[in-house]
Amino acid sequence: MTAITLRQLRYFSVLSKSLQYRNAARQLGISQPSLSLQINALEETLGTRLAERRRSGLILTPEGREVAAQAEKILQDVEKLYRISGPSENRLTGTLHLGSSPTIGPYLLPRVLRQLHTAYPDLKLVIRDGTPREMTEDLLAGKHDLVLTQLPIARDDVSHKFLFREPLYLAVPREHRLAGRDHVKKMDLAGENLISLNSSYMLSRQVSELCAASGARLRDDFEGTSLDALRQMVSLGMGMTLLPALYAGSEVKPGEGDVAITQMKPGLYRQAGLAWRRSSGTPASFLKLAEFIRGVIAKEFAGKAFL
Amino acid sequence: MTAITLRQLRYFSVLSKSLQYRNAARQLGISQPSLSLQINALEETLGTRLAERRRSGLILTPEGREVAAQAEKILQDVEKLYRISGPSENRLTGTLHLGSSPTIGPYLLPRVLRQLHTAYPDLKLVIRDGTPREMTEDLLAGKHDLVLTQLPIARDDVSHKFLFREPLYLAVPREHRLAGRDHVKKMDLAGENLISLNSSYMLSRQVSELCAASGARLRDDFEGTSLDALRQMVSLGMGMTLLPALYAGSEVKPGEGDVAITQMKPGLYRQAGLAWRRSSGTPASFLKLAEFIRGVIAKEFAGKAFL
DNA sequence: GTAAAAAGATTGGTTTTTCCTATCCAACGG
DNA sequence: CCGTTGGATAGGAAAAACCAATCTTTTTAC
Repeated sequence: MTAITLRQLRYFSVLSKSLQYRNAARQLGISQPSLSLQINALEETLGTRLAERRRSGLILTPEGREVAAQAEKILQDVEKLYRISGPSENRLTGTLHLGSSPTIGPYLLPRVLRQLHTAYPDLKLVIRDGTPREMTEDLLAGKHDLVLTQLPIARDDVSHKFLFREPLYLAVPREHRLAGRDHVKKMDLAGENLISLNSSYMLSRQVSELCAASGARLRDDFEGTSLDALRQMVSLGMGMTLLPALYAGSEVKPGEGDVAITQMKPGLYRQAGLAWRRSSGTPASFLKLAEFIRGVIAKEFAGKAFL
Repeated sequence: MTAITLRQLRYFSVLSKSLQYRNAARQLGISQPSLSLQINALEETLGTRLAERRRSGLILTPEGREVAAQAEKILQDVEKLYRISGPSENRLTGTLHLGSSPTIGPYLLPRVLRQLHTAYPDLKLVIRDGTPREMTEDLLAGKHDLVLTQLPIARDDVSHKFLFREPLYLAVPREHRLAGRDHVKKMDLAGENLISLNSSYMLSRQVSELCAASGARLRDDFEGTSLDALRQMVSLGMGMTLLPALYAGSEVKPGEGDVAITQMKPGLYRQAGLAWRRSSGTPASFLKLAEFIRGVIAKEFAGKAFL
């Protein structure tokens, strides 16, 4: 048994409106016999007569009416297929799966999403958190289309676009001797305790390096799993740590709470970017999204992050 | 530019689930190269890559995910096409356009429709009234699939199925000398006035014939356009007329109102049937519907109409 | 009533599409 | 480093779609 084809549905759709073979065939740019054969094949496949052939116009059978209606619906849905990728060069549409680092996403994405929704209502982002290590795996495995993560990325099967550079501030307990200082130099940290996230976060490596360079001690009896947990530990006097500017700006009020924020001199920074599989090419939509995020940062995080 | 085909969508649908060419090709019962070519053609047509080919499984692009979802929808809708005529030999489904005579339909169809809806919930009847003359035209023009009308039908391009035979009763003003009589013979009508519907109704011909046979006078200064109008005229004393049993049974209460109903002896009858274009064949659904109507009559109009 | 016109069905042969087998090439695993 | 795996490519055969020409029947015109 031969299957239905879209060609048959297209032909029958036109025929059901024109109600005349020759006319319909002309509209379709084919010969009348071709049309006849296709309609016959469709009837054969469905096992029903779709129209009564009469010299003066066709009459659709009840089944023919239903088939025509259903065919119409199908053809419209097929038309939508063409539009899925159609004007997407210029517009952001569809659904993107975005992996997000827990140290960046929660403090950046809320504002991005709000503006994104008004600017590109047809774009839907599915966001999933994960440690940077997991995220790279999941990106390569196809669970994400792109990930928002800290740079640099040391893999050659992943492409990326730089988004922003963000200062890292020193967070100390409020009653600590360094609290309230205008700025802190590395050597000021000699002998102090530093705590950090667990090692799958890049931030932890920067804390380690700071320890090595300054003579501070890295407490290995505790590793936070979130920036909030880290801040709590600092406030409890377990030690000091580095907190990203975006986080500090949104979660630590100057002069309030048990944690004081101080700039480092010279400054420490981290970089964030948008990354994707090299094998996915470099879809225009990815660059477009990156550009949009940079726009949001420029407007909403002026002074806290640098493009 | 080549068009999308259902074949391509079917293939891509399976591929998007299996995420492996060889596997998908085996499921589809085709060779792997055939699958490759069809998918390539689809990508070419849409102008987008739908999947990243990697040795370890495919990864759908965002567009690929959308196309897969839309294809799924389309394929399901196509499946419905097969079902339109599928089990319809056994079942009544879809939409039938039924033309109905104003002297039969309103008094028969309400009960038929109620039972029809419970017995065949998937059948929809679109009912349009019209004079018998119009109806035959509209039937042949394709505006109706079938018509409920009085028999006989004198056209060889129309087939029909007999439904029931229905007595015609004499309706006289209540104060008339014939009111209350057990039965009336033709000769009793000599010299009386008879009124009838306009001539496009078959009932009018039977009134004419009764006049000719009995010596009654046909008043040509009035022609009703509905049975209700006719009854009103009788009650106003304009004359007497013939009313079908189904109408009389539903609209004229014995002993009430200004009109009295009397049987004729020997009886007068009319026949009703379901008719359709000969060129539409004789769809099983038509006969099925006719049988169903006869069933309703047997149950609900016992004694008033005869099968 | 008859002839011309119109409209769908049929036929035969050509072009296009689809498919398969065989082969190739890159990535991965041991 | 070599064998295995999985998608891409090439060539030729089978199937499908198409058109021009023709046939048959209905409709229209005179």
